[in-house]
Amino acid sequence: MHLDAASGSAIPRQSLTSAVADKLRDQIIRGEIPEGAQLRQDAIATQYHVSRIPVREALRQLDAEGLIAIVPNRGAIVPALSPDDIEELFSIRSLLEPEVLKLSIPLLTEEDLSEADVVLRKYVSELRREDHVSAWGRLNWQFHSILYSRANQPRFMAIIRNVNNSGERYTRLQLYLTHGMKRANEEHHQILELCRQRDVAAACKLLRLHIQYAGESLKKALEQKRTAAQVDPNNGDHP
Amino acid sequence: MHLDAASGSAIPRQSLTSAVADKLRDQIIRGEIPEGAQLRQDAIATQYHVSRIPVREALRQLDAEGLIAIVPNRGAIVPALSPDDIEELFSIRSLLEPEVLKLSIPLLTEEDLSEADVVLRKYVSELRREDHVSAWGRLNWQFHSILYSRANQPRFMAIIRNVNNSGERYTRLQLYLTHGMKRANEEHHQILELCRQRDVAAACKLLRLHIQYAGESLKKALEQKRTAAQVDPNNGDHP
DNA sequence: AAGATATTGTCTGGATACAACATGCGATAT
DNA sequence: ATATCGCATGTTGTATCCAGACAATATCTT
Repeated sequence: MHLDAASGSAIPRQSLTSAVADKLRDQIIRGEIPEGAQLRQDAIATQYHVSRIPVREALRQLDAEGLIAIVPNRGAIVPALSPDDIEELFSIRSLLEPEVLKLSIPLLTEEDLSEADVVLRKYVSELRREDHVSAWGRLNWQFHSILYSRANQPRFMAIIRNVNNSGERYTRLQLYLTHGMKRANEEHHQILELCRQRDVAAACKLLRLHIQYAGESLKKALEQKRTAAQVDPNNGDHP
Repeated sequence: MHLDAASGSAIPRQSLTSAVADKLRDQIIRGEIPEGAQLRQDAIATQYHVSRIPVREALRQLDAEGLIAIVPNRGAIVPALSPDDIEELFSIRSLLEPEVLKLSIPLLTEEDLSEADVVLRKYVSELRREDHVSAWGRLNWQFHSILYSRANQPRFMAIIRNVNNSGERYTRLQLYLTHGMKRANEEHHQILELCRQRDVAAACKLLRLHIQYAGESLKKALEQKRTAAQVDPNNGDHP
């Protein structure tokens, strides 16, 4: 079929369940399936020309990954994340990712560093084009994951990947804060330079600040959007 | 509130998938389903008097939680964890749990603290009885989760719960091969006392050391057992 | 007319039967 | 002995059916 694997598509053909899960995950991350949308088993099944069983299994998997929420007898929805959720996700990232970077830096090769550099260049060129928001998110994850790749910590990486996925559909929102993106880009270059100098402590510290700043700016952007979207139908009482 | 409703049917309507997943998770954690065991859909289905559909969905969910591994076309198995896996799991715990404790301590009530104290007492009495190893694991998790309960960080807790689950079937090993349980118990009392004094920094620091020590001792115990098993392959893991 | 109560339609949850493969093992043949 | 073939077992996927849960609408009562 035309369902191909996202990463490392090797000879072992993956199950339909995994293929459907990958496709849905991708659509949710890109925002093609918007927040609050219901994921109807039958619609997805007919859309991908599979039966409902792989769809149901894929939904269970995405639920366990934290990407969607399954409400008993009412199906699966893409949950709207509160500013507190965003804060929590970035807080988790700021704890886990520097630890992995610490283990990875001493083992990074020159090829890894130049590969990360290439990603950063693409990053800059894509940043101008407004229709490539999802490409930006993908490149952002690529840059980070290259830096972590030598740590050889699969369980860390599985969690980090899931946490990144959960929030990534909001990077579209984050792009509106252009000054924030410029800062993020500068921080990326600085982090890469510190990795090149094998300055583990400084690189990890900057990475933590980088994640924390990104989380704060996204949280603020989300709060702005939410309050703006509410055209004050009721009392204007807020915490 | 802190107890998962696993006994009987406390919650009126739960999906069969969730029920099967809970039951299997429990059996894996307790070691009733041993490491390396294959989880056959048909056997599980007939055992619980359900069809294979909820079983398959439950297996997908447990796979996403990291508890089991699904090998394409060869079904699901309970993976054997390497000493490096153990190290990684406890490393993740030592990063996440102190952060949650930090947020929870200021909000802990006197009832929470006395509840944790009750758990510690049960803990001591169960420690003597060798047939209550799984009860020990359950009480250990109860103690920790009570201390974290006021942080109100659901995503942290979901990850922490999964990571704890993944390694918990080895606590049985830890009980037999190390004398660290006494130390763990003392550390628990000290942590609880520091929480009572609202000494956030000291409590979090001790918690981190507590987790790191538990991880190191378990890793060593596992390495001993593995090398012993190589010399004497027909030596099971029974007391 | 307003509120309470049926009715209906849609979707999820689950069961059953069946087809299609993949894998491992053992028997057979060279 | 080694290689290959064939079969049993188990997973993976499909098709079809039925039972509940909800939501929206329609109907009935007062």
